Amino acid sequence: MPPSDKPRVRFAPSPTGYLHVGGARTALFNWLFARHEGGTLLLRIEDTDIERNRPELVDGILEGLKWLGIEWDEGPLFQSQRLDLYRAAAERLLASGAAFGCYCKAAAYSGGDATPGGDEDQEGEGDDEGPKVQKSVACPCRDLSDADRAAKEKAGVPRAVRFRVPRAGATQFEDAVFGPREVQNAEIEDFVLLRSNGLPTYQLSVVVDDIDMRITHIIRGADHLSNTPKQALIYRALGAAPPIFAHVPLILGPDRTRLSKRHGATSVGSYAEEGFLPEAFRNFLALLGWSPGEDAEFLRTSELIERFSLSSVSRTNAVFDRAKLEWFNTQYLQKPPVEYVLPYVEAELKRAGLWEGSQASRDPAWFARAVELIRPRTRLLGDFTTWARAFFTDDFDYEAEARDKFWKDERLPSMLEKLAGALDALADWNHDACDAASRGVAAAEGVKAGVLINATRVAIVGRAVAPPLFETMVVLGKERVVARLRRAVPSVRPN
RNA sequence: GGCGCUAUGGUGCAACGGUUAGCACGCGGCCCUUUCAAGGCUGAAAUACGGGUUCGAUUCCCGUUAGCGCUACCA
Repeated sequence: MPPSDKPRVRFAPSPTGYLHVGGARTALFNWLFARHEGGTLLLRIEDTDIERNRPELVDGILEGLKWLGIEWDEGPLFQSQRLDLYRAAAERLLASGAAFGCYCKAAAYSGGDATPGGDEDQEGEGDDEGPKVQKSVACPCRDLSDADRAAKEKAGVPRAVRFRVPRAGATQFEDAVFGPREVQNAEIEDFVLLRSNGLPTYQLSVVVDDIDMRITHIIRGADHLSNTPKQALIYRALGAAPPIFAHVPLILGPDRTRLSKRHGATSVGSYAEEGFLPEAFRNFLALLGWSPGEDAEFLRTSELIERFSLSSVSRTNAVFDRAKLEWFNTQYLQKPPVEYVLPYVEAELKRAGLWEGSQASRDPAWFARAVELIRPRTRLLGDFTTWARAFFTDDFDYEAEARDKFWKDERLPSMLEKLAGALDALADWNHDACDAASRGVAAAEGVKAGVLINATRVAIVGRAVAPPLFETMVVLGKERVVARLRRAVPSVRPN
């Protein structure tokens, strides 16, 4: 295979949690871009922070990606197995003078803008915050003499490696979403490349790997935008040209703060469990921060790939709208040919233990008919095993609200009994025959058809909310309908 | 605090100097109807604020405000 000039992109999660919605969207954009361009998607696990890494979470992330239908072409590669590369790069930077050894005490992140400050008396009078300590961007160690360094080394002071950021000038890079960017070097601190424990920081490892893996486009969350100049600096110091960056806007919760556990489910796994279809989730996610132009919304994956482009990625953060996600799910549950949803419903029935030995498993044609009848009012896959349970098993209950609402008339038990007899006597079992028989019984009893129809629905499927009665009867079959009616009679006693 | 990014109905997106500012979700109403959905029709709802530039600004520039991001030996 000849080297190609096709784009190479990567999705690089760190195993500090499950695959969350934001990461999934970033992965999706990378994938759509790669597929659209005929390029390559690489998966890289950024596990250089031994403190908070949970190796066991990697599988969950891979599973999440697979569920979403995002396939990578190379990897997963683990940064923890490439540590020599980063150290070598740090040495090269040290040798060229682009970096320097730092002997400062490591400062742990304290959240916010810190200044430990310490004991604050309660509401001192003219408090006024006091003078904020201006953080210096240049590390004092950058100007240490050789003698000083030797002394520190001799004394065994731990050494980290920092990048020697130019004091003057500006650094620029190209962002496919935000346009050409430029920041003053004076704003950039002498950031750490290699920690005193010998492990690389994100800034170093990400650049070394992206160079080594020949990544052409870095598509990632906009939270990395501010740090990108540092990486551009490293690229050049390493003698490489920075790639094209593409920062995609963040996904926020309903309160417009960054999406987090506080907002409820944020892992893609939880959406899979909740009964969303992967393609619906993909369609929804794709439209968060990207638009195909015009007013198109319902886009099958092939259309997503066909129309995706970085230039139409938005620059504004988007709020995750659960209601719209559900709407997309109903679309995918209801619009495609039944065959499309059958496998998902089958999996759902198995999950609920309703598949083995069921008519659904024995009779594919019947299964398809049943699903076709049920799906117009489903929103999540779970609907097939909750309110539609009675279609797949005789083991179902009568919903309390349904009984209260439709089993009020005291003539019902005898009517249901009569209906069972009338239906049982039917020679042909079809919609119109069931319809005529039912209305006949209601008329003979002097009751409005609706009363009997609604009561019957509860008797045969246990729910007030279900598909049209006579179609339901046809699908369920005469034997079952008659048996269920007779079984229900004793229960249909007001009070 | 510093630096940066962003700003169209409640939400997601259109309109990339000229439209009665469009579509979708959600919400209300009507139709359909055997429950509930779906579907059809329909209603309310937005260019954050203030200055410019221009014959003309949602669109370009500046300021204000707000939100978010970064400012870690986390990624």
